[in-house]
Amino acid sequence: METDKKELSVAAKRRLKEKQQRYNIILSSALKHFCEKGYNKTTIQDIAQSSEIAVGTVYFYFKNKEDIMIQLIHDIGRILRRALGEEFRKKSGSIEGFLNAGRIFFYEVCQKYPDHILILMRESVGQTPDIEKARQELFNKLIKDIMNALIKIKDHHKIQYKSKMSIEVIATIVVGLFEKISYHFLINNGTHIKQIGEDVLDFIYGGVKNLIIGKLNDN
Amino acid sequence: METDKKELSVAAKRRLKEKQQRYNIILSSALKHFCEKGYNKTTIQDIAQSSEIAVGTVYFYFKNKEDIMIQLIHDIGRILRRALGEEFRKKSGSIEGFLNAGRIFFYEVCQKYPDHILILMRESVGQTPDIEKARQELFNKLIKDIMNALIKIKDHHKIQYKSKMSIEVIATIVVGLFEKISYHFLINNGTHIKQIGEDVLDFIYGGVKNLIIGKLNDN
Amino acid sequence: METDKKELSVAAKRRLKEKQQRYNIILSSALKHFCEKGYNKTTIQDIAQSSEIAVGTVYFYFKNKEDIMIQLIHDIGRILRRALGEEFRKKSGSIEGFLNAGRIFFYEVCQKYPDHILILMRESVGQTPDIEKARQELFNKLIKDIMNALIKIKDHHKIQYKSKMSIEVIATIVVGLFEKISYHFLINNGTHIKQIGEDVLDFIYGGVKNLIIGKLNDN
Amino acid sequence: METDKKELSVAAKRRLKEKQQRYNIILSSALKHFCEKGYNKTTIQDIAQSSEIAVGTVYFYFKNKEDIMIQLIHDIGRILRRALGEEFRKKSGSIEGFLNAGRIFFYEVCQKYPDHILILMRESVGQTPDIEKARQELFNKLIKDIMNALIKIKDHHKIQYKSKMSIEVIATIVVGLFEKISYHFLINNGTHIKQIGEDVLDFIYGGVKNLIIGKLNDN
DNA sequence: TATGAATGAGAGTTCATTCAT
DNA sequence: CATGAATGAACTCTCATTCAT
Repeated sequence: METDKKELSVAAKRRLKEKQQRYNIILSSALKHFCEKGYNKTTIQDIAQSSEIAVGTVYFYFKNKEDIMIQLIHDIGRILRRALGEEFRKKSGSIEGFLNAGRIFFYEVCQKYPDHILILMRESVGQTPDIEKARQELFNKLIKDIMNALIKIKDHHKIQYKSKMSIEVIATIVVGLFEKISYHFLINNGTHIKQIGEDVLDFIYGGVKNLIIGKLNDN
Repeated sequence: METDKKELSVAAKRRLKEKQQRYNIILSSALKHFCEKGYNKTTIQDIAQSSEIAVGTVYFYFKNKEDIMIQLIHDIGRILRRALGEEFRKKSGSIEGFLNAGRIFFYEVCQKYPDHILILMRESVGQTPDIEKARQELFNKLIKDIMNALIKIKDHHKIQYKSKMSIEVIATIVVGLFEKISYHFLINNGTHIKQIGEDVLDFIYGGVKNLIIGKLNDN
Repeated sequence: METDKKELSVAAKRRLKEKQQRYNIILSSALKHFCEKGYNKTTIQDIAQSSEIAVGTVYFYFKNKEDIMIQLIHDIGRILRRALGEEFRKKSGSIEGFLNAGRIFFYEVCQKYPDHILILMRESVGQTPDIEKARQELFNKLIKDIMNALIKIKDHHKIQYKSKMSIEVIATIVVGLFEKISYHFLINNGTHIKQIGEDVLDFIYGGVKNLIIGKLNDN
Repeated sequence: METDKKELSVAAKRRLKEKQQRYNIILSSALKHFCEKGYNKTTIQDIAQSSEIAVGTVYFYFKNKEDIMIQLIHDIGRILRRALGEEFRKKSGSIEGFLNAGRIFFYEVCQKYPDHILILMRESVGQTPDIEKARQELFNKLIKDIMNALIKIKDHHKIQYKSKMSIEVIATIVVGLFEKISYHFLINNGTHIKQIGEDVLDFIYGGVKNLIIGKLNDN
C-alpha cells in the first residue's frame, strides 16, 4: 500500500515535471523561431512542430500566440532584473556597483542570452497592444530599478542631482543606450567587445558625473 | 499644333503635379495608419480608402506594401539628416554645434514629426528583412554623420579619443539615447521637456568629455 | 464477511446515489449553458467545469454532446407530458379538461421551467439530425396526446369533427400556438399573463367549436 | 465618341448586373446548403464552391457567414410581407381578406418557397444573437402587420375585442400556428393540404369570433 | 493611368473526443 | 470510476496582389 502511494506520488510528480518541461520546450521553440523568422512569419504550426506536439497542445499551455510572446518577455525580464539586481546589491550605493551592473549586462547577459535580447529589442516591438504593454512595463521596471540605484548612490556619496528630472533622465538614457549598443554591436558583429564595453562605461560615468553636484569619491 | 503642344504641356504639368500629390497622399495616409494600428494591422484597403483612391492605384505608385514603409523610412531619414546636417554645418567642429544638433532633434524634429519618429522607433521594427535593412541603413548613416562630426571636433579642439572604438561608441550611444528618450518622454508625455533636454545634453557632454584625452576649450 | 458485504452494500448505494446526482448535475449545467450561450457555443469543458468534474467524466455519463441535448429533450418531454396527462385524466373527455391542460402549461410549466421551454422551442432547433429527431418525436407524442384527448371529447360530447384531418390539425395548431405564445410572452416579458392566458383559451375554444359538428354542452 | 460613351455605359451596366447576379447566386447557394445540411454544418467553402467563386469573394459580398443568414431572413421577410400585405389590401378590413391572407401563405408562399420557410422556421433558430434578432424582428413585424389588419377589421365590422391584449394574442397565435402547421405538414409530408388549409382557416375564424364582442356580418 | 472585383493560400483558433494513468 | 492532457481536423476569416476593363 505504502509503495503504491509512493509510486502514485512519484507518477504525479513526474507528470507535473513533464508538464513544466513541455511549457519550457514550447517557449524555447518559439524563441528560436521568433528570432529566425520574426514574430509574424512564425506560425503556431512551426512552434508545435519543433516542440514535437500537436497544434492544439500549444493552446493548452498558452492562451494564444500573443501570450507566448508576452511570457517570453516576462522570462527575459526575470533574467535581466535578477542579473542586475544581484550586482546592484553587491556594492549597494557605490558608483562602482552601478557601473558593474552595466558590465554584467554587456559581458554576461548579452553573451549568454543573445536571442532573448534580440526578442526584447526587435521582435517584440510594434506587434500588438498587449505585447507593447508587456515590453513597456519591463522597460519601466528596469528604469525604476536603475533610479533606485541612483538614489542609493546619492545617499551613499552624499551628492545632489542637477535637476529633479536628472535621475529619471539618467535611468532612461542608460536603458536606451544599452538597448542600442547591444543591438548594434552584439547582433551585427561581436568584435572589440572589451574595448566597447569600457568606452560605454566611461561614457556613462562621465554623463552621470556631469549631472550631479558634488564629488563621487570612491568611498 | 504649337498651341496643342503647349496645351499638352500644361496638361502634362498638371498631371505630373497630381501624380506627385497622390504619391504624397498615399504616404501620409500610410503614416497615419501605421502609427494608429501598426504596420501589420494596416491593410492596403485602409490606405487606399483614406487616400480616396482605388486599391489598384496604390500599386501604381508603390511596388508593394513593404515599399510604402521603406519610402516612409527614407522620408524620415531625409528630414532627420537635413535637420542635423544643417546644425552640424553651422558651427562645424565645435562641441557646441554637436550639442545644438541634439537640441534641434529634441525640441524641433520630435515636436514637428512625432508620427515619423514613432514609425522609425517602433512600427518599422522587426517587420520584414527589407524594412529592417532600410532602418539599419538609416541608423548607420546617422551614426556615420555623428562620427564625422566627432572627427571634426577632434581636429578642431585638438583632442584625442580614448580608444579607436570611442567615436563609433559615442555615435551609437547618442542615437540609442535619443531613440529611448524621445520615445519615453515625448511619446508618453510631454512635460518638463526643457529640463529633460538640458539634462540629456549635460549627460552627453559629460560622457564625451570622459572619452577624450585633452580639453574641450571652446576654441 | 457479512459485515463486509453490508458495508459494501451501503457504499454501493451511496455510489449509486452519487452517480445519479452527477448525471443530474451535468444535465442541469448543460441546460443552463445551452440557454445562456446556445448549444453550439457551449463546450464540453464549460459543462464539465460548472459540474465540477473532469471533461472525461462527462463521457462516462453521456455518449457525446448530442446525447446530452437529447436526454434534456427527453426530460422536458417527461415534465410536459406528465403535467398535461394528469390534467387530461382529471376530467377525461370534457372540453374543460382540455382547456385546463392548456392553463396548466401556460401558468405552471412555463413559469416553473422556463429554461426547459427555451431549450425545446429554440436551442434544440436545427442542430443535428438526431436532436431534430428527438424534438420531432416529442412534438409528435404531444400531438398524439392531444389527438387522443380530442377523440375522447368526441365520444363524450357526442360530436363529429368537420374533416378527417381536423383532429390532427387542432392538435398541431395547439402545440404551435403554445410554442409561439410561450416564447413571445413568457420569455420576452411576463406581464398580463392572466389576461393573455384567458384570451388564448378562448381562442382555442372558439377554434375547436368551429371545427366540430354538434354542440359542446358541458352536459 | 457618343457610341464610346454608350458602350462604356453598357459595360458598366453589365458589370453592375453581374455583381447583383453574383450576390443572388451566393444567397441561393447558401439557402440550398442551409436547408440540406443546416447552418452549422454548411461551410463557406461549400457556398463558394456551388457558387463557382473563391472563398474570398464571398467575403466581398457579405460581411461574414452570419450576415448571409441575416440577408436570407430579410429576403424571406420581404417575400412574406409582400404576399400578405397585398392580400390584406385587397379586401381591407374584411375578415375574408384576413382569412385569404392565410390561404395565400398556406397555398402559395409555402408551396413556392418551401426552402425559405424551412430556413425561417428551423435553420435560423438558436444560432447567433444577431440571427436571432433578425428572426425576432421579422416575426414582430409580421405580428404587427396582423395586428393592423385586426384593427381595421374592428373598425370595418364595428366590433370590439374582449380584452386589450386580444389583438396581440390573436396575431401571435396566428403566426405561431402557421409556423407549426407549415412545418408539420409541408415539410414532413404534403398530403391533404387543401383539407388542412380549410380546417386551419376555420379554426382561426372560430378563434377570432370567440375573442370579439359583436358579429362579423360579412359587410 | 485608374479601377475594384476576384483571388486563394494561409493564418489563428476551437473543441469534441480519446485514452493512459 | 475519474482524470485531464493531448489530439488534429476543421472552421472562419484576412488581405496582399493581380488583371480585365
